[in-house]
Amino acid sequence: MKKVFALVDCNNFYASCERLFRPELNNQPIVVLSNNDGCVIARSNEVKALGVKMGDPYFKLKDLLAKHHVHVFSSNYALYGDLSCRVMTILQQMEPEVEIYSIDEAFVSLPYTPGKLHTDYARSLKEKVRRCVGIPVAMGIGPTKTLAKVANRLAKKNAQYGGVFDITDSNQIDELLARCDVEDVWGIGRQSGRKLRMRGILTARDLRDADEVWIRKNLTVTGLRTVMELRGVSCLPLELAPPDKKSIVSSKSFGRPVSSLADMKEAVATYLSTAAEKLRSQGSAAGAIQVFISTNVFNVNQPQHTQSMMASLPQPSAYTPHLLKAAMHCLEGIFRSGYLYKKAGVMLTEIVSSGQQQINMFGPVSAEKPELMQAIDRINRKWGRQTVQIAAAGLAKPWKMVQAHTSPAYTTNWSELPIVNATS
DNA sequence: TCTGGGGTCCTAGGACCC
DNA sequence: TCTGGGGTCCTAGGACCC
Repeated sequence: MKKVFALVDCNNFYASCERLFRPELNNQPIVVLSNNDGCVIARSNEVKALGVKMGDPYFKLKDLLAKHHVHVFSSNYALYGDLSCRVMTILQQMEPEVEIYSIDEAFVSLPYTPGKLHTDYARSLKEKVRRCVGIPVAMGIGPTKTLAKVANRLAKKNAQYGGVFDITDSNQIDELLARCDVEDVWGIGRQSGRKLRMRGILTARDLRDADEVWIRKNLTVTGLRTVMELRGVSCLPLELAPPDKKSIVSSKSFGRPVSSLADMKEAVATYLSTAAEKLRSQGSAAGAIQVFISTNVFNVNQPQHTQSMMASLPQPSAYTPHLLKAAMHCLEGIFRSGYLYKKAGVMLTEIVSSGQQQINMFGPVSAEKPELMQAIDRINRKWGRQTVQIAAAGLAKPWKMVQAHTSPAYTTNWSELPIVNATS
């Protein structure tokens, strides 16, 4: 049976999450900041109208935001993750084929009905999410994922569509694509956009009609796939089960610069624990680990040092103490005193499924206690992250990130539940 | 003072093999 | 004097996404 793709995308997701338990903020301007309150990562429509861009540094905007009485939030991933999960669950209850594409987007496969718009059904889905979770979504429908993305943009940008647009059998498709800038096509970023513009390819329509050979040569097969998708040839199938991660990263900027090896060791140990927990949660083990550190790249007047080092493990492991030993070895190899480090991170690679680890013929047989890791992971899942942690990760964590405007974890922490007052 | 974090895919080029 | 051709694997880096 022929299918169409529907892209369900939560509107201004993080901002909408913050509003959910603060209804007085509806129609009020809101921004959500990245870790360390560094830059803007979500804006309500009112803030978009002020010209604030995604990724703008907060410190440059402070005055503007204050002047317009913008409500500022630090990111609260416990809240966003939980609400995302609720939205996705509704979609999965309604439809069998759902690909969770990101925290705020999902592709849903719908049966194709020729000559008839799929908008009525899409509207009912949208309404159901609003009623059950309270998050507004927009839906774009098309014969390929890329066209569904285009349709989603149209649904959001044109109020008259009521948040749903179906481009599948549109007889105005040329006109619609001609109104879409080429950089706004999914998969075309700044660099490719520049190349295309130099070639006179300015819109989604130009791209659809572009020369395949030139595209293949200049934008590689990924670019060619985008062109085919714009022509209605589906090249990107729905991925129902998320594949295991091939690499797992945990990295963060520091709340204040780190200059001592002792502090840096604590930070790296903390990030390592996070990465190792993710590794175990997908039932994998890592064959190699990479540690990287860097000073503040924006501060050009300060001595810079950026370095990374990789180490192979004697055999793939998901056992935190063994991973930690390798991580510390790397860190000691690259750390230089006399620098103000701003960021560090850990990457686990060469990931294999725990069941199929190669045993090292020559190395020492290592004593791992998987039961200990399981117990720690269970406790931390139940009682919150870092309830139990390795001692190397430290307690005071003077370098930890700054979050000055965090809302409560309304839905995931008993002590932060919203309180409703009834009046007679 | 103050600029996020976590991923994937693709290609070019070097090393190495027969 | 004359120095092939084809293949694989690995890595670093670029580009893109949200």
